[in-house]
Amino acid sequence: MGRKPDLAVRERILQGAEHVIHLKGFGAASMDEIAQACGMTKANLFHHYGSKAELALAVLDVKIAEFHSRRVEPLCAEAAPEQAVTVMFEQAAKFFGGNGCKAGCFVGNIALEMSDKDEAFRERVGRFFAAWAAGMAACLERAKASGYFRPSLDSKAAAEALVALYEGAIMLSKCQRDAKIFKRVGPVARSMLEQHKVVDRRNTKMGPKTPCGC
Amino acid sequence: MGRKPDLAVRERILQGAEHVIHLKGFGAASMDEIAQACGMTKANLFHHYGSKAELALAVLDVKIAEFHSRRVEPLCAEAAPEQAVTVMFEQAAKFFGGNGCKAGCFVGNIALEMSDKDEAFRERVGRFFAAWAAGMAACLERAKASGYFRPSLDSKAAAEALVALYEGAIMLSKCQRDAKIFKRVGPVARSMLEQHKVVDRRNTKMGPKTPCGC
DNA sequence: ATATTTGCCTACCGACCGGTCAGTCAATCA
DNA sequence: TGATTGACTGACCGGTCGGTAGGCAAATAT
Repeated sequence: MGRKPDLAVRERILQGAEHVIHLKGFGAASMDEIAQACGMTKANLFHHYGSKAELALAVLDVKIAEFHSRRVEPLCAEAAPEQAVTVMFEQAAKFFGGNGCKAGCFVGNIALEMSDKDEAFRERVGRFFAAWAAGMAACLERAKASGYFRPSLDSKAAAEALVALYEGAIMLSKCQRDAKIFKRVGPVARSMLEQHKVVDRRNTKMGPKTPCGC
Repeated sequence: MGRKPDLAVRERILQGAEHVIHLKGFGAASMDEIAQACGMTKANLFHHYGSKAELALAVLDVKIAEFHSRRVEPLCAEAAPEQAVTVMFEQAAKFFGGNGCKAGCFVGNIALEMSDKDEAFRERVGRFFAAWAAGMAACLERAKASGYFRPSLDSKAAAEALVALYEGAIMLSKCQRDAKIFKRVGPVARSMLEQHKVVDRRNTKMGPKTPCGC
């Protein structure tokens, strides 16, 4: 008995909310505006999500999952990390150049805005960054174990630095309206790894491209 | 004739506003709350500053000037840039460790929050980051010219990367509540410069410690 | 057919926001 | 002394905010 829940509507809400919150931030995005972007009324938003924060957290979860599968998981199969880093910054240059360096990183924006106001936001974002850095570190560590990098490379520190460099570069590009920053910073990130690369490749054996636990 | 303007009051307002806006962000900080922090009424705030944005811009100018004299200008007299970078991250570790990694960087926070909403904020923050990177680049370039670094060092790109790395590290430390990030990322930043250091120092002559135009 | 459950709506609420305004008070001049 | 000025205030405004109440329509079960 009763009407079936329509799952597609929640999808539409998440997309509309993501769009508005990404452009204006959590605080400045009103539920009325989100409702308009979703093509429905505000009351219906509250019918599907209990509060504004609950909706934003649902959006955040989606964005984190997207980012995870696009940026973190591919690292598991990467045998040449410095190449992955180069691609990462080149993609950023293309993406942010295409939208005029507006909005920036959804996760990073909401991280700075909400971390001190709502522990639920901070906890999710914090765990995400930790997972991203851990995935990158595992990738570096694997390359190190296979003889691709020298032991001088501190995998964990380098991975954290790459994440910080990436988010910081987004911030600079956003408030300087200059996507070419990625073109300049990318090679710096690359050389940061390459300085630890083993020059004599005769004795190195590449590790298997098996998925790691990241 | 008439009463003299009291400059000390504007100072008090700037301090109170800085405190509240830093903790809560521009949007979430209400003028009532700022007035309470300043020990005066909201109406008096509007007597001294025409609008909330005008007040926040005045605060931003103060913070940028502070940051400039504490972080940018000292670079002009620095002959060992990688040492300055180490100090920079160590100071950050101490500072953010002392306050529980709360609030973060005032300039960076307001940059992400306001860049897309008000061009006046974006323009100021963008110019500041550009000046910071330029000061750092000039420092590196001077060291390069004196034979301290090899020509392989791209001063501008490295300087931009250092700024991005610093701001990104603040973001990570904030939403992971972990100030030790600076201890791990700092050495990475240092080695990023040291890989270009000239090993044979017999032919290098240090440049003069004269102020540059940054 | 009827009961029930869900989707979605209009209308509305109290709280709070940035900002205004009329007016008081004290300092500084002629 | 008296006029002028800036510092400062309490009361208030229109508007917007997140969130709620209640009702109608559609879809499903019995």
